[in-house]
Amino acid sequence: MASASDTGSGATLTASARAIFRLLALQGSATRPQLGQSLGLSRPTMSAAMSELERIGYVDRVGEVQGALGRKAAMYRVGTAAGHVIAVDAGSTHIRLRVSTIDCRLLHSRVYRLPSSQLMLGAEISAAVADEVAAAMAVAQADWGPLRALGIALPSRVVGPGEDTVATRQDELFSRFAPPQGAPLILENNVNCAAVAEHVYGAAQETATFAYVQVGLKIGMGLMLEGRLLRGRNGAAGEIGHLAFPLAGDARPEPGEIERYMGTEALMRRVRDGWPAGEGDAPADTSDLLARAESGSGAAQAAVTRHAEDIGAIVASCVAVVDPGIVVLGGGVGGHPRLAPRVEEVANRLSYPVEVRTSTLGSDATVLGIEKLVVDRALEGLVGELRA
Amino acid sequence: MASASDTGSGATLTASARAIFRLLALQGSATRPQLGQSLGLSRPTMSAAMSELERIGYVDRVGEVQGALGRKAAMYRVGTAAGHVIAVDAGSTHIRLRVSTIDCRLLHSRVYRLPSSQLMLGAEISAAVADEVAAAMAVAQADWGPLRALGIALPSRVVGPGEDTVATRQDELFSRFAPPQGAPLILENNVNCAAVAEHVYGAAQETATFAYVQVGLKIGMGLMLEGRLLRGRNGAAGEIGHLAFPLAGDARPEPGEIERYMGTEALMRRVRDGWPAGEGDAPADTSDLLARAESGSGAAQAAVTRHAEDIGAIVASCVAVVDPGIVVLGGGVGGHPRLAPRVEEVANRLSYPVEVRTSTLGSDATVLGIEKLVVDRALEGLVGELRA
DNA sequence: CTAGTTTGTTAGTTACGTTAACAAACAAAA
DNA sequence: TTTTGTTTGTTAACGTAACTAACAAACTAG
Repeated sequence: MASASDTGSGATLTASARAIFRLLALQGSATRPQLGQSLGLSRPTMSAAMSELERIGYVDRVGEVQGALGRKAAMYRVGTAAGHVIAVDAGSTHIRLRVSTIDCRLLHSRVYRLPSSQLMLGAEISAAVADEVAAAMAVAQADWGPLRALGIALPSRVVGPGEDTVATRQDELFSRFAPPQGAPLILENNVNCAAVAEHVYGAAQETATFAYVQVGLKIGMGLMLEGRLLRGRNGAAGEIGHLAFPLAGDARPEPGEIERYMGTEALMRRVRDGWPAGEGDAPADTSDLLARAESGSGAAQAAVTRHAEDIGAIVASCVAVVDPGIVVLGGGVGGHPRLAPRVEEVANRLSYPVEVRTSTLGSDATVLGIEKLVVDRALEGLVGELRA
Repeated sequence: MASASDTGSGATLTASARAIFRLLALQGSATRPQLGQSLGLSRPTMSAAMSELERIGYVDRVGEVQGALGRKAAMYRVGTAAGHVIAVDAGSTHIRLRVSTIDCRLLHSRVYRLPSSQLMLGAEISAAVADEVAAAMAVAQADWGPLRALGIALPSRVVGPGEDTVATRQDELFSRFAPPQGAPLILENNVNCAAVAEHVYGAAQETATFAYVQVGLKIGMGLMLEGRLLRGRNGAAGEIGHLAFPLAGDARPEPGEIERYMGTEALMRRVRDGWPAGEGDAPADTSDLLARAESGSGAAQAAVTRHAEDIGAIVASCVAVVDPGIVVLGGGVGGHPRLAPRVEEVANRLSYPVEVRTSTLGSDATVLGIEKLVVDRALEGLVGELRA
């Protein structure tokens, strides 16, 4: 056989054992016949592979299942030696942390509210991440096994180590925080993470290709194309705050103008400026605006509809570029179910068929997304996958 | 070993033989030691695999190469039994056809000028394609081997068989043309094909991710992301003629308005309308405009620069969505080298770092691209690749 | 208690690689 | 011209990881 060229972490396993372990980690738990049938492996092969995996502690036998007839089938799940991962959402108001096994069983979780809202990644967030990660590693139990990977979702562009990390400000994370040695560190943009979560747990479970558009304080997009996250050459894929705007025969576009125009601040300014005298005080913030639209205020409804049309135009541009077929709307403003229909209408009028859905996940979306990414990475390390 | 589950066409070959054949098809020709070293296979394995491939005619020994020292090495290339493919560019003014081996050796080629320029895919083009393909199949030589695949580049969106082929008008191709039985048929958008050609032979050879933007009569884009062409849910990825436009706080966008605004017709109308009295007659067409800009006309230069700025804004929007890092400019207008610098300047000012290059390929780009795609497909059929 | 079913193990086989050893074909040095 | 060392290709023996066949174990249903 061709030399297996182990990548350090994973012990020497046969290809079938690796496939079994990977499937088990993705499925959570399964019986031996189930695994064998899914992978098309014979019972002798299963026998050898499972005893090997069990011997090194990568899988545990956790019970038996009785079918309609015949002997009981052994039930397995991922074992202690497979270890655990840490996923952190380093948000602007909260740090969310999850410690999980490779098969996404939650071992520990924590939410820490930052003393003050941070507009940009900086020392404040860095220090909080350092504290939370240290605390999580301190409470680690023996049966968590080794730490296999650490992932952090950041509210900034993220590029690989060889690239221009100064422009992205991602290095600010390390001003107070030193990542633990021995486990790979994964950084990912928080909107991308939320897109992953929508794919795994949320509104886009069945489709390998879709776009997640977040509209709130700022605007951003995560692109899942054929099951893979698109990051781009500068980690800027989905940075739709930089779409050319204004774009017209006479106007000259300005950089980042869309972000300012679509953000909550400018939105509320437009709402206040156009608020009719007869409808009382203008709404105080976006949730007030949305609530008043819900409860029947004509002016609020008009403002929300107008914002939906603006979002629709932006979505149309995204559709014209990548044609995702499905767009999931999220974020403080975009996640409101009132918006989706009008966004869909406008986007379809302007470009190509898209289904616009509203996000089904709450504020945990980003941690769940980075958790999934870090688990995937840990799994790749364990089974030593050398992809093409 | 796991059952190989042959996909009909490819005979039963070992994995190593398949890998050797694939490498040889991609490289064109190579010596046995070269192939063995590239794939990390031992000499006995090479011996067995090559004799097997030679026996079924998939490879031919075409000579020997003497190294600095030692025995001569045998030189191989793809054999007759591997067959050939037909690639057709069904353009609006010309039908271009190439018959090639799996390793892209040209066997036959032809260019047919349509009696009248066709704005849309229709019976005229369909009939011409039927004629040209029939003629090519009639002159087939015995040593071309079997036809493995047929590919046609179309000036329309293309979607898979299960999708809405009415909206794309792609079925117009079959109004007068019946594809030959027994070989898979591949349809692809012509701009996507040109992008593939830029990747394989042109200005984007070293990068797996880039965008090809074609500006001429119309405007379109082909996206190569991590080595794969992005088609989108409706075959509309890259249809940037449908970017939202005009896009501004007060304006309401109209569908397809960018296509009209950026197309040569509207461009020349703007040039004529703004042409200063002192500079003589306004340019007759875009090549006249570009020539006059080259030869120093201030008004022509201003018009070209203005157009480059418009293209730059559109490129900026594309960069904000997919961040390709490199954009290749092509097409009747976009392919002029005078445009790229200003496009790059504007795009970089508005969004994220992009390098803008000018296409290096001529009018053969589209055929060469579809040839590459059809050869790849044929190869997959032969080696029976079941990708994940 | 027996018959039929499902699970898991043992034994033997097959496919496809490997290394080791050798023969053939060549350039350069003696 | 012969010798020496190098590279190529083949043959023989071997190893790994899958497979099938056969059997033992554990269970339900009649």
